[in-house]
Amino acid sequence: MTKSNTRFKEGFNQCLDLIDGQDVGTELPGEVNIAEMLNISRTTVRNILSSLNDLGIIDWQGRVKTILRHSKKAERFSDRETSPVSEKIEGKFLEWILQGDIPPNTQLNELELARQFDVGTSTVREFLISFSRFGLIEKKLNHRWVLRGFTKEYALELSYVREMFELDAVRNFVDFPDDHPAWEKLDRLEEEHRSLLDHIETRFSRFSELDARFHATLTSVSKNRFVTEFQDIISLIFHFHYQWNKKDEKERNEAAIREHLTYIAALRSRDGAQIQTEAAKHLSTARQTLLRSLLEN
Amino acid sequence: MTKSNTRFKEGFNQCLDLIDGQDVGTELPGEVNIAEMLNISRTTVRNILSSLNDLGIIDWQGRVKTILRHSKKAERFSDRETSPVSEKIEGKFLEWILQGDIPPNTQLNELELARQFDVGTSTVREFLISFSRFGLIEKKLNHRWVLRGFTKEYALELSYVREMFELDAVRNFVDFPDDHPAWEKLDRLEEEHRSLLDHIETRFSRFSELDARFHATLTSVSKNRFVTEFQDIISLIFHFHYQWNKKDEKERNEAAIREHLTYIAALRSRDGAQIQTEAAKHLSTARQTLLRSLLEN
DNA sequence: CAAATGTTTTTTATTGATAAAAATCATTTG
DNA sequence: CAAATGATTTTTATCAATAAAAAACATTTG
Repeated sequence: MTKSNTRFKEGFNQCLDLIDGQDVGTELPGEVNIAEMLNISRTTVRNILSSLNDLGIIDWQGRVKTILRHSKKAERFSDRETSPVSEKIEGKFLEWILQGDIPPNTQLNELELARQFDVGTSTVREFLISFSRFGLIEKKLNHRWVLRGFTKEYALELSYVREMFELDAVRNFVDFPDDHPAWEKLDRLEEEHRSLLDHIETRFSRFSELDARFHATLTSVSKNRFVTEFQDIISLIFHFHYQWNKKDEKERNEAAIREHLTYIAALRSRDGAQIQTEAAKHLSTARQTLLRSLLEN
Repeated sequence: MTKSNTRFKEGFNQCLDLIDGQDVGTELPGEVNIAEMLNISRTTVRNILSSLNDLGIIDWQGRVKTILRHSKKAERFSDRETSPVSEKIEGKFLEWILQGDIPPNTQLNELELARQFDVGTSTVREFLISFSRFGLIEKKLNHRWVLRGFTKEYALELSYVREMFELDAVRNFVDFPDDHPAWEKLDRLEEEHRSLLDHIETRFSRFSELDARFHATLTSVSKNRFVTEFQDIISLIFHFHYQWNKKDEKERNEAAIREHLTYIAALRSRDGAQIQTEAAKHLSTARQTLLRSLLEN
């Protein structure tokens, strides 16, 4: 195998959505248009159209693409097929080290991981290199990769930098004028928080994603690439942490939402001291939640 | 070609040093011993010994390795040959983007870089991935790498985080007891600074390396892997910056040494406020030097 | 029998090949 | 002739092969 055609498959599915949402006989938009909609190249769009044509779902003649019929369930590609190898391995690897009980200082071996995740060794290699920025694995030249492990130390070191960055970033809010775009973003975030709180019984698990966006919004005002990149690490770690630690999830999330709301109010107050207090309070809760889940596991 | 034998070559040269430092007729130590000295595996040591034997430099029979003669200059491998491909490419790439006038947002292409640096595409790929943590390049899936460039913004963002980390780290010194190992390290560093100052006329260019060690020592007390890793980025950037910006080098370095000495004195005083003042002063100088070199170039 | 050497196995570093996807250039058409 | 399509070129994602280096195992020797 070489480069996997996950973009094609994902785009194909999205095209089916597009087609099924319209009546038979309707015409599809131009290639450039579709490419922009799906955020892929025209080359791939044309491959998809060609495939749809072969399947008899559309009739494609030059610039006229007529919908002949809607799709059948079996014609779609499964979710598993639509994400690139490099993305898949990330999920599998994180699951492996966060869920499995792999002890710290375990040595990793590229070939074995390649077999385990069913990908080539170079892919594993590239993944490990890019993943090393998370601080969970480490290697020296001509030596093996070593899993440092998702330990208490890790959680503390991660939280420490997180708090430093975020406490610093929110200092900016004191001086933001009323028309600063950050306020508008905050308005929308607050709304989403309130709406989630109203439906907390059923939708509590959606908090994970909102949490990531909330903190990313706060630190993004730093306009510092190192801060932003670090926030990505935070997001991924917390994302997996949420997936994994289901105990008291609803209660924890509800409490966190309330803390976010107080935090937002503090930011709006433009009172530096109050902002720091609320920020520190919430970040401390987050740190403790992360730590507790480690000890329980 | 496959894996390059730079470890062998470097080890070979080091063995020649060892041999030339002793009289003909002397015996070399055991394989394990040599391996530990050179920090390579015994396998490689044996290959080196075998090669030395073939060249008639030693006589190797079982555990007896007798020095037959000293080495000739031509028998050594050149410096160029003794660093692994992955290291070489880093230097070449940094030189290329820091020295050359590559404008920001230039698109990089793996194949072209591979040709330019005379390595395989996968090596380039792996390098770019690992290098991306420096924040100088960026890429999106299925798209090209983009050089963000060594710009004023870069220098400012880098300095900002650096200052945050170091100002935070040195806060620890206030509470360190007299027998904390950090003081001893500081003693030795101070000595090196004074010695360098005494020979500033001729040795001023050695400051670069000392500077890196000084700041690494300070931030290392944070015992935080993210801080440590960031310090590596700082070191490399400053290393190249020093190599490149030769204007007023002696004066700049002398001034920096004096600032370091004041900084060290402040740390010893255990006076939190004074430490922050001196740290901020020196870090600000460093930031400005970095910025100025950018504008001049 | 512990420490050194000898031998074999495992693992990494590096390369080049190839299909997918993007980007570019050329042609058509309203 | 601008916008769309058609055709071609460039570039990336992924894999598998191989020599160097490390690690593990086996044997010798003082």
